[in-house]
Amino acid sequence: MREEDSNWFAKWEEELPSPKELMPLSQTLITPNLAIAFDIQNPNTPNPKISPLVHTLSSTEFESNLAELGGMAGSSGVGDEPARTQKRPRLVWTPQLHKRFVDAVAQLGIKNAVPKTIMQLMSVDGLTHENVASHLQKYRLYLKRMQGFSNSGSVYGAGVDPATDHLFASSPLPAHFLHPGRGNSDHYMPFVPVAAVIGHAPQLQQQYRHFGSPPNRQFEVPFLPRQLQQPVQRMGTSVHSSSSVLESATAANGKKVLTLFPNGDD
DNA sequence: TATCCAATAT
DNA sequence: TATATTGGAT
Repeated sequence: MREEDSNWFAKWEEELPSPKELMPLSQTLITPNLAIAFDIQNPNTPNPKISPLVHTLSSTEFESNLAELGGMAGSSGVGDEPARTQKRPRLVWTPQLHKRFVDAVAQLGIKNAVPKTIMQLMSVDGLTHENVASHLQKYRLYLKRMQGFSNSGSVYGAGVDPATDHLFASSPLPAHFLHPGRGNSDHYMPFVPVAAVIGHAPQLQQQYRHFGSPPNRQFEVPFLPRQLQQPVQRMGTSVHSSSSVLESATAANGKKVLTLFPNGDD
């Protein structure tokens, strides 16, 4: 019964397609004209020199992928609309993507964790400043609620709604969690267990399998944060690869969504 | 200009 | 519901 409670994380993690698996799919979906039509590239990405440790797609290749997505969004009836006015599909914050986000925040420290720097550190192509800003806003609210009762993983779900926090709860909290300026002395705790999420609504059945609905009981995150890297690695040394694979999907609604898969291993 | 934050829209 | 967008404030 409760085995699945402790396995849900591992389950969806296994289900996540690897970038390599997705690559051919994305490429198949691309039409060259759309690739040309959509020319968006992060204009203010300072182009960190990253050794392609994990090479999944060349930058040219996923520029094409991005192009396709933009093009498809307007392809129904809007044949000649300039790319800049086209709406991008909504970004889906997969647990992997969110984890990279959290990693970036953790490395930067609360102080420096602003959308611009986070976006740079994440180095996920296709991510926009607004994507990050919006997510960061939500994430901060989440952290704020968590801090109220941060310790044991079995407290009442005072501020946490399992129905809305499953994504955030799926990723370890940044070690410094809350400790803004403080001389910037990098006092990082060894690790911080994610405060448990407690549910009270028995019916958390969602259609989002990847997020995994947290059990309606108190549960503890079934893994230990193992990503404690050297505190505050400055950008430029060992950043994540900037590659990412993305996939466009169509929800039941007919709405397009954009899913970015950072290629780092998690 | 970039950011924050709340409200609102999709 | 999750994410995007907007607008006012700093």
